[in-house]
Amino acid sequence: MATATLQPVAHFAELATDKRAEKSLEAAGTKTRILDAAEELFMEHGFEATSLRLITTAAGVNLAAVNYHFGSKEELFQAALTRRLDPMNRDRLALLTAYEASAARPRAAALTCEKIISAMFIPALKLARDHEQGGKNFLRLLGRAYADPAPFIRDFLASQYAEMIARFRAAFARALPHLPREELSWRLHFVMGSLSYTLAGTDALKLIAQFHPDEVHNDELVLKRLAPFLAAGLRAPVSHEADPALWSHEA
Amino acid sequence: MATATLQPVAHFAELATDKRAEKSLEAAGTKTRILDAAEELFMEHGFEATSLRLITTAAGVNLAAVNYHFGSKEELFQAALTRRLDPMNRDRLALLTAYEASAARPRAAALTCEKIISAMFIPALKLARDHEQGGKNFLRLLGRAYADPAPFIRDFLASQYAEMIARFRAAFARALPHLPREELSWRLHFVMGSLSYTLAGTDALKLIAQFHPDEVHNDELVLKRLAPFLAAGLRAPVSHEADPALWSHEA
DNA sequence: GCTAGTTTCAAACGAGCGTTTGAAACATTG
DNA sequence: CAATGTTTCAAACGCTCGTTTGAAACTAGC
Repeated sequence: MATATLQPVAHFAELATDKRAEKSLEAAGTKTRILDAAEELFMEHGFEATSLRLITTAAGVNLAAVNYHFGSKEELFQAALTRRLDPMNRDRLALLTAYEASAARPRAAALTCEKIISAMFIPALKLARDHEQGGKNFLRLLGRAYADPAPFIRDFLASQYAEMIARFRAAFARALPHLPREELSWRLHFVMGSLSYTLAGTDALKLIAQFHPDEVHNDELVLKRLAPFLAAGLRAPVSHEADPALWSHEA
Repeated sequence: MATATLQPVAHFAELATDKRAEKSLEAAGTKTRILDAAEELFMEHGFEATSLRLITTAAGVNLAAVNYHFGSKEELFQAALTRRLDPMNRDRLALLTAYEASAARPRAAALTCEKIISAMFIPALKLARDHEQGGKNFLRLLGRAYADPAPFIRDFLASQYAEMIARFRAAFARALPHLPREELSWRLHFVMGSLSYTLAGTDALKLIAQFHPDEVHNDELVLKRLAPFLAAGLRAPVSHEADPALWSHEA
């Protein structure tokens, strides 16, 4: 009862903020500071292990500000994801559309796997570079969210990604016409696995440090190696029958 | 102070259990019931979101039993992982050794990537089949643990996997003699990514249900598709220079 | 300068957490 | 059967969590 009566206050406040936009810079400042801190801390500790007190302290705002501006911890998490995910996926679709348009020209070559993969990765790369301090944090947050079992996270990501995945699946299907749709579904799944694990992993940073200790942040290096790996996997011949060597328990 | 004085009690109890082994079946029953419940619930909700009260209730034991038998929640988590991880990695190493021995015979062919991959996957498959109700739960738990940021989980996994990874890296290096070590490190990383994501993913189950709604549990199907995908990626040619198509922002 | 709306703040709420305690129940051994 | 060691149990501990509250501090418009 008390829960229902107070919720509209925050909602009303958000609408007003949207309307006057630039006027309430103080509020936007608070909201942004919360989002920045949340992005960083969620990335570092995960959703469950990150408390609102940790976030608000890091952001230098009052504890109640989260519930006032976002409604709940879950909504804050979704807001932190949406803020960067929305533009990134829009960029991905736009880039794919541009590639497809130029592949459709009279004597142009068909779209390759590498090109499609690059349409997925370049916007992610751009994101990592644009917000110099927050971009890479977000990629790690996103990669972690992919593996999170919480239903509200899975549902949120599924809805955010539905359109993008469908478009890219169709593009891959055109680039790999001989590949059965079922096989393509599986391989897209493996691609997303390698991608999300690489983005989320602490291990990726260790690998970079091992071979390039001087360059601290080099996402291009990662993706330049990931893209050929994935493209080769996508183009692998389909095995129509079980490989006996794979299932025999003796050498 | 009070913390230090009481800890030895549980440790002593565990030593006694190890000594008399089969005699204290009641204790083993409690311990096993806790591990079974923990495995299932950790898998479903993750480490942070799973409370000891949830676990002990599901196991039908007293709340204090966890701290008595395992010492802490963290140690329970590690015990749940070790129980299945230890034998699985031992099997992996044994299988690889067997493969290498038969590849070393006078006129035998060298070890292929698929063969090495199969040495990693067959033990995982065997585990999923052996404990019919708990095996697949464990694979999902393991896949999730891979992506968990908690330091005690990462450190634990790193130590558990160190030997296995080193042996398999060496095997892959022999199978791919032209591949630079740095490139191999990256590709092994991608392989572990696809693997762990596939094992952990709820999406994998959805994919299976989509095309094979009648076969509820079919891990062979997953691995039969994953192995060729990964082998092809591992054998992909190395790009010694940046692919311009990948980094130009225009089509 | 008063009023109405918006945002911040310190403080508290109730609930759930991991862990500890000391006694009761059980088992084993001399 | 008494003694000893092991395991269970109900209850509580101290703490942190997400959320709520009501008043104070702002920021307009009249």
